[in-house]
Amino acid sequence: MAERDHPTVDEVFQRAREVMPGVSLATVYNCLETFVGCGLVRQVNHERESTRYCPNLAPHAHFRDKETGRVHDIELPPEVIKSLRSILPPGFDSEVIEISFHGRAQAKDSPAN
Amino acid sequence: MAERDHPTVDEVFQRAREVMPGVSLATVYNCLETFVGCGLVRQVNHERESTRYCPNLAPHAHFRDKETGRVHDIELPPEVIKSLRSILPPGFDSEVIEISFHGRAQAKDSPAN
DNA sequence: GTTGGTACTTAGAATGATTCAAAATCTCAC
DNA sequence: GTGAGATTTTGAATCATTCTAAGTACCAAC
Repeated sequence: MAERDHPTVDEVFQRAREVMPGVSLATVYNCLETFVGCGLVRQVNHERESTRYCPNLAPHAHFRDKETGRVHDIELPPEVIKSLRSILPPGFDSEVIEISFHGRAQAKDSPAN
Repeated sequence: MAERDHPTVDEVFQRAREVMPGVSLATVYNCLETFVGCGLVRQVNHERESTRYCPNLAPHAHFRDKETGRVHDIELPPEVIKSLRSILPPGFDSEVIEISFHGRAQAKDSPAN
């Protein structure tokens, strides 16, 4: 939660092992699944690459850098969410909206990966 | 292209076999990849489910029905695209924007799956 | 009609992320 | 210290996708 990046299961596994050398990959999968269920982290999928996990719970979009593969959080103002909701025809009831940009970023130090 | 739905590779494979009984799955993968490269169809990914293919080339979002798993196209007005582009900080240059809703639809006959 | 080169297709193995199942281990109240 | 219940581990299984090598089709030149 302290790191504001978007690690894969494997990256979480590496980090977990530094602290708990005996932990297994299955446990990391299980825990992350539980955290997602609790709403403590969000899953980020891009194409069919490994799922990444995002500790930022504020409404935001994702920007994926073509070159580096890094994922950046993009703040999502309420009025943009509202305008998105408004394009849904009647009868469509959406709980989750996922927005992802794909391109290149001359990024400095914004929360990356 | 005539069907306005969102088949998986496997569904395309089934359909192709009806016309060309000897065609292989690899060829379907290869052709779909080529079509995507040409911009003739678009890929639609949802979580880690099988990739689906979308023949609708107009700018649109996708709505995925929680219950049925069906994918519906949602028209995307230019002003909404513009407002989305405007949330990108300077230095971020996006070529592709993907928007997907997830929820439930009391849908009638809109292009489904 | 045959040859040869190029491109396409096939079949099956390989990969890689994820899930599953069974055995092992831990925890904690009693 | 015991036993029940939950958690964790290990290794195998699954599934979509990619890769590879061999086979086949196409077509122009002879």
